[in-house]
Amino acid sequence: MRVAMPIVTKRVCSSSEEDIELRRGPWTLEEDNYLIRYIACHGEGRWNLLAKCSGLKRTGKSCRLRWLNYLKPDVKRGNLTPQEQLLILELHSKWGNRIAQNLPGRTDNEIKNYWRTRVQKQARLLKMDSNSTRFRYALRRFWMPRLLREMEEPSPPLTTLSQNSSTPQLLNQASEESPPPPPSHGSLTVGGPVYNFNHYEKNSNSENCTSPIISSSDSINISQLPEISECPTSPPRAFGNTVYDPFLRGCYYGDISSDMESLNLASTSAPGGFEDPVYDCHMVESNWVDDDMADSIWNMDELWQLRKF
DNA sequence: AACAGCAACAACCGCTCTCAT
DNA sequence: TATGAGAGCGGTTGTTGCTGT
Repeated sequence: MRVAMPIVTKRVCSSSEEDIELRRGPWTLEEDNYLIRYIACHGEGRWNLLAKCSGLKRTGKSCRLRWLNYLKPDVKRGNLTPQEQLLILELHSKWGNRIAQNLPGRTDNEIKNYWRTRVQKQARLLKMDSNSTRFRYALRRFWMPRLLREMEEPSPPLTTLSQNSSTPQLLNQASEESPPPPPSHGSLTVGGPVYNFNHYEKNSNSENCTSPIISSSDSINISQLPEISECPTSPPRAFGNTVYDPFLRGCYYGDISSDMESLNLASTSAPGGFEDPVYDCHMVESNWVDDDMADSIWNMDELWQLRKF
């Protein structure tokens, strides 16, 4: 935690007609302890009342945020594990930042920051909209397999990724911090949701071909992720010795499929309107290699493979 | 060693929604 | 039904540490 003197910037007139100088900025250890003790005695909630009664010169809102995002006992500190990142990547498109409930110990604010600083950064580097099908395809094609590999092999550092990028550093740190149980042949459980990775491999040709589906129940099965029975344009690709996860290939077909179905007419006209991730790869090809892409999560091998589409 | 630029994250702000009165 | 307080969310800002020059 960063320690700094709080800045007093606001004076408000309370109902009791006395001016209260509100403290802003970073919380001090004393304030933290004070808030923790107060909540231990009186419980949380009624934040404005709490702020008033506790003697903390903070707004109720500030007290609430500090408690929920930092001080609450079950708040997990430290970097997000690969499992958590995987969950965020998968669930964010569906539920936005409100997926903290599926990541015990993680807060909405943390997820929001993660999404904005890491994921959206990658989207910018790829010149994609982070909500676009194209970017989701890229996530599934490259980022998620990496996370899956990390989950299976928690220790070895990723050479290409770990050089300059902050995100890969995070990934590696996360792996070291709390090695996850190996999910390679079983389910990954993070809180409520259960991710069944066996399903990816075994059922990659399932007939489930709709858009990404995450069950609204507590059990989330990745086998429900998009797949189609027919390949729209091309067979599964393998690059050199690299064969990508069937699960991701399934997702790839699903995305391509839905895109093709809805946008194949658009593909003949304005390039910018075409939602095909493959097309998008060409869109960014001009500065594909020599810009700061090399500093992103996508390593050069993967970029080259993507480029060959 | 000093500085600048950047990334990450904590915290704040404005707004909306919900619920009790 | 109207209203106000509480709660929560998305966007933004500020601070700090790291890295490159």
